[in-house]
Amino acid sequence: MSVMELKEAKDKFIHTWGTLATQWGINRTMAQIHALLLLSSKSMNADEIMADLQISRGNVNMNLRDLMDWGLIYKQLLPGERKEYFIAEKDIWKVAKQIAKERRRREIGPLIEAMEDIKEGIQPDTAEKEEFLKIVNDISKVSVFADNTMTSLLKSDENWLINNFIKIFNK
Amino acid sequence: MSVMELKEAKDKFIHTWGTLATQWGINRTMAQIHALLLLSSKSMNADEIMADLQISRGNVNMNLRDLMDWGLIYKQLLPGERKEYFIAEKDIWKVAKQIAKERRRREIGPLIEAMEDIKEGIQPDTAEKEEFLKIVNDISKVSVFADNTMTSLLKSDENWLINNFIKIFNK
DNA sequence: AAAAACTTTCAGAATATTTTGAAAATTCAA
DNA sequence: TTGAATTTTCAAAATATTCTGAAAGTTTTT
Repeated sequence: MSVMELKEAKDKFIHTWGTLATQWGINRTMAQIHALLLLSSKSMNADEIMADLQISRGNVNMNLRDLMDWGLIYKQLLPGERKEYFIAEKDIWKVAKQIAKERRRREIGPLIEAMEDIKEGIQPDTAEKEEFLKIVNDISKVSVFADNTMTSLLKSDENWLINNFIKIFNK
Repeated sequence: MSVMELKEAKDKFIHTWGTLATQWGINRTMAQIHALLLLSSKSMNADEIMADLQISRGNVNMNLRDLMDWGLIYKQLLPGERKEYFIAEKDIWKVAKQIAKERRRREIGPLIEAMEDIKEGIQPDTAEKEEFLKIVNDISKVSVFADNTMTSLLKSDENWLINNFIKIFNK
């Protein structure tokens, strides 16, 4: 029953990963494909993923492309094979960095732009306008700060936070 | 046309806030109510919010409760008034901290729990199982690290990162 | 150049989430 | 108490998102 036990655990992992992902704005199937590839020592092609997760070809194709956009999986061309194979980044620290990087780009970037856009053309010539501009400016500042913090956390492995992490991670 | 200009900018702010929020897992109406209250110097009651955003009573009620759960707005009981009034936290730094705190709780917590749960009862007695456990353990470690990092960032205003931020924010 | 192998697209179907609004529950004043 | 004012709930409707699968597009082999 040992093999079955592992299979069950893997299924549970894939299912859980899919469920959790929806909590943080990623769709279930994309997360499940990611989980499947994370657990697979070999790279897989679209047909294998379709069969494994019981989902359509279109769905697999679209989510594989999204996962590549996120930088979480790579395309692998096997010699003598026409089909495209996919393999997940297995270094979890790289995976986490990549997710953080993408979320920064997708969540913080647009916020900064939007605030700049809203400020445009408004003069602080009344108390009401001044109050409004204060809020917009404060949001700008917090966003830029969050963006910079993320960037510096991600950029340098010399950073004390990262070092602190590596200590924990390697033990 | 100065008053109109401000009204337009506020509407744009509310609309934009709502659109961006959906990108990061918060529903549009909740974000719009939050934006409306952020921009309002007075506290507002459910009827006023309904009229302003043209949404139903049930929707307003549900999202006000969610916003209170997130710690982004407060209930205010005005003397001589039966209706409940709501006011948003205006200190954007506190708002950002609160959002980060909630997201940590909602996104990282369940991940840590899930990984612990999956590990349960699996012995590393084959290479395959060992491989599987390595991934699960690595995700655990990254999650715990992210959780701790967030916590320490949020907990102490003595933290260098926060100080660094305050310098930027106050200038 | 044709055909086979494979990938991508996209309109409609299925599913999931959000919203409505009226009924039920609660609170408060008289 | 009673009943008017207000808030909460929740089933059904509206809306938004995701998924399917067949058709169109692309690449490679023969």
